[in-house]
Amino acid sequence: MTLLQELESRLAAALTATLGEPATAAVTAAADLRFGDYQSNAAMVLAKQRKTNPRALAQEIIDHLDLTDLATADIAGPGFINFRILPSAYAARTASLIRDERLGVPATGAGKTVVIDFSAPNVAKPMHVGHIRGTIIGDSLARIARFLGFKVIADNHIGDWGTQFGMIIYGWNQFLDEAALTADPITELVRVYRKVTSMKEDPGVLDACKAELVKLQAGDPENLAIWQKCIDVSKAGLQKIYDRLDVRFDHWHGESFYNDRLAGVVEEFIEKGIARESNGAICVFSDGTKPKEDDPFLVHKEDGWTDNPAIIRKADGGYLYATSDLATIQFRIDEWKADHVWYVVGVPQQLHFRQLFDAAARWGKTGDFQHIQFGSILGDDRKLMRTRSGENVGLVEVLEEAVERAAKAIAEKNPELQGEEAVKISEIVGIGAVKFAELSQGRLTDYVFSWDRMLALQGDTAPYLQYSHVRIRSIFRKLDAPFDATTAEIHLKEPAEIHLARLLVRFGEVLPTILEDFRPNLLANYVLELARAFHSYFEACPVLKADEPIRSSRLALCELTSRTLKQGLYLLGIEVPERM
RNA sequence: GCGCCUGUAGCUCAGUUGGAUAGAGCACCCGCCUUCUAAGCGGGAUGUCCCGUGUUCGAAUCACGGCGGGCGCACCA
Repeated sequence: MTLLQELESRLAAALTATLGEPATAAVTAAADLRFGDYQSNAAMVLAKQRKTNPRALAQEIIDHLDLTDLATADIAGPGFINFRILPSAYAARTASLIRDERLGVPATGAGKTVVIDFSAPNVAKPMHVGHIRGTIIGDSLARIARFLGFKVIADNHIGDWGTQFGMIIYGWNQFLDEAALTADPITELVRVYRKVTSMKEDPGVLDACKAELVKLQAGDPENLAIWQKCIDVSKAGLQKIYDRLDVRFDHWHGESFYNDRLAGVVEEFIEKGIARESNGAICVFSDGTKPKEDDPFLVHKEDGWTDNPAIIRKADGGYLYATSDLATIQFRIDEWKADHVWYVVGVPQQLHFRQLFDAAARWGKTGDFQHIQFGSILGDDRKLMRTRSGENVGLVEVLEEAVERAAKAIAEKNPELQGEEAVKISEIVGIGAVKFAELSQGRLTDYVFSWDRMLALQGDTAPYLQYSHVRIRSIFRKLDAPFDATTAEIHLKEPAEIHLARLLVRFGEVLPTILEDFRPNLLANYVLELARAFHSYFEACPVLKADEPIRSSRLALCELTSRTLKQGLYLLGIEVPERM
């Protein structure tokens, strides 16, 4: 049980005693340390309902409150109940955390399976900075869910099928430079693809592309072979980026994986009356579903008739995005037995997902489907970055620059680090900076891409966090004898060490809340606070020079901080170096 | 036209879901390295929370109406 839960449980007992009937109320971390460690507005809420004086009610609650060995409570302001945790209680808590592999984090996801669909780039198109967001947020959510006990299936639903292959195959046949393909397959594929897109105006070219696509979809062996080759080199290129980002997938079930299921899905939709023909296309309208009537996404206000159908088969018989996504849902629910399916995909696709989830529900595929949307990365013109416009900053380019800047900083700040070690640390620091810049931000806000913003190494950044870990490791390197933190007694006296303990204890409270709204930035905020607390502690409380038993106590706190920080950063996908 | 997201310090952003005197970082000023790594610590200045009305003990947060920015609305993904 976390400290917060412990307080809630004791408060519930007091409320029940006060009111003479079962009652519970929320406790939250105090907004300001002046008010204590935790607070509850239970008295104010209840007094409102009962039309009594909130402060008087708060006093009554406190009279019934048993906080033995845990905290003190007092009334403040309009009727807040403020809790101050006893240092001895913090000491007991931290001591037990040191012996806890899970660092106090409850397994809230145990027994549940979640499929997380993220990154999902199109093959044969370069990944630009716009792709980084979904990839990093998705990976972080996967790590967090896994640590919370979920069975996580990370699935990279790559765009490996569809109209763009007409152009790619046409380009492959017309313009491919075999030597260039061997040397740098991705670059060559991208060059070919861009060349063809630039020629789209030419109706002859367009028709030729369509013809290639039709041949591919009909199973033409030659085109299939080209397609397969494209997929292979693209995957290899993507894998390199993922390796560098330390992003892992359990599966790469791209769109092509579902090809042979699409016809069946459409048939079933028609048969069950969920989809019907309109202007030659097969569409899923949301008419006939009463509960959806006031859903602005799906229903036309004036006549109750939907004007935003999801098209699952084109008039020419071709299948679309929505079709393969439905087949994907079927697979994830039926084969993978998913309880939750989370789509980490940008805001612009929200209508698609509303339609998709609506269609899936009527199809009888039940589960918790979430479109975890994120804001857009804008160009200097404040417009959305597009894959098409080509001049966007490439993802690899950003990583290169980040690592280069980190290397420069290392050369300047710690010239002792040389050779391979310096290279390795530059990588960890540079990549970490990029990831943290993304994760520390609210998921929904749009922002204009800026090198300095994404690659900053000062202030609230990954290097600041990594540096706190480095300082801890430095203490342990200076230790003369092995230290066993699990048997150490914790003594808390200095404000800086109490504050550090306060935050360490909160790790298990913060983590589960992240998945309530899918906000990794809450974890980013937490680790920043923790690192800040550690830096202050480091300055204020000498460790190695302290006398026993304080020395052991402080060492143990360092050990726990190190582990919590490392775990927190791991969940954000950020590595920590031993020195920097 | 309909809908979604968004607007907070000079800049970039948080704000624990309705709580107390709205917080960080950058930039700026002052102080701290013969003591565990100064990528650090301590201190200082900075606000029409876009505007208006409403809901109530209490609003940056909720509702309604405006304004600005981004995006989506039938055979692309």
